Amino acid sequence: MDDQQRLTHPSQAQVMSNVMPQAYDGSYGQGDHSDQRKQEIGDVLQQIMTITDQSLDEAQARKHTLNCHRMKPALFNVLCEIKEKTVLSIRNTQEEEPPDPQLMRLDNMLIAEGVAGPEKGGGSTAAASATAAASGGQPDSAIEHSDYRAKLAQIRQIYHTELEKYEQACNEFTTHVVNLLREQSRTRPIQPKEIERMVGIIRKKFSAIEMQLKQSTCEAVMILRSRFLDARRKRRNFTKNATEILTEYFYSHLSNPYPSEEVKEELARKCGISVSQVSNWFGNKRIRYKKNIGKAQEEANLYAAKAASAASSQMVTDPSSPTGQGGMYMNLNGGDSYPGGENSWGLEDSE
DNA sequence: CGGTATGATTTCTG
DNA sequence: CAGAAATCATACCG
Repeated sequence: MDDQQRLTHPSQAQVMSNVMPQAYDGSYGQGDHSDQRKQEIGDVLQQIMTITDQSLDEAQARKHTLNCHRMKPALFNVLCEIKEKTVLSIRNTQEEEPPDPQLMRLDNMLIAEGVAGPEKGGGSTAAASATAAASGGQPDSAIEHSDYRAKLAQIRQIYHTELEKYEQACNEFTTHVVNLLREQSRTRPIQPKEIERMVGIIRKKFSAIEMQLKQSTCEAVMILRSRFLDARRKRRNFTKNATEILTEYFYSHLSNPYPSEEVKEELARKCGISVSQVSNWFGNKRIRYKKNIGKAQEEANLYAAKAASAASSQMVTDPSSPTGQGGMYMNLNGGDSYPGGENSWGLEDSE
């Protein structure tokens, strides 16, 4: 790809000298006049070669003179002719190579992670977590979510800034080269198609940078993600109050400790944990209660007493009682019973 | 530090 | 897919 090399270093002198092969002398000169022609061409070349040594104004003037030179059209035609002969091989290099699969993979991932693509979910955390719960995606731990999302937004912003910079640079450079080629097309034969091809080549070169940007963005997201997952795996005990609420519900619905979705949501909200955490908790609680009912009996009795006192104090309307929030669920999920009557939760809900 | 409690995950089942 | 059961991994506490 000699052509490409020339174009990426578009010094006019170089360009011209490369376009004028040695084969000139002889082949194109018309017999007797060949020596004279050679001389003139040599002069022209000499002028071209020294063009970079001159000041800009001077160069412009020279260029103008050159363009107006009486030999210019002839020279141009010759160049065209040569080009016609040599360029044939380039003709059908139009192969439409498919988009890079690697790049596509990166793109897909960035979109999936919400870094690229449309701005996702407006600020409403409630709505977001609600959708997450509804769509049943990964277990949502809403508390850590905000941190994660903030970091993701940061990455997103950096990514977009860089992408913009990249695009700008690419466009600038492309425009520059195109202008240069247009300019040069007055002195050497350049077809629009070739300019197009050049633009394609530049784009391809630049896309390597783009790829790198996307790659590192992906890496950053992955690191963030793994850290987030690690953090998620790190267990934090629920607050005393949350455990209290859950346990209280569990023992006051011992005959059927399977809270409905609504109740789970309610409990989750009250305890400041997610719905899936509530589900986990009840899953764990049921299995561990069943494992040794004997031991759990104490706890059960404790909570039975508590429930009783709560109920009685509710009669006297004492809202300051910390466990005075039991009644709310009764409407949603009836069938509460007393811990004394252990049953196998298997089939019947003793009503 | 070791043992237990406990939240999360995995595997299995109906 | 919800729940049971087993298991993992960490927090917590004496």
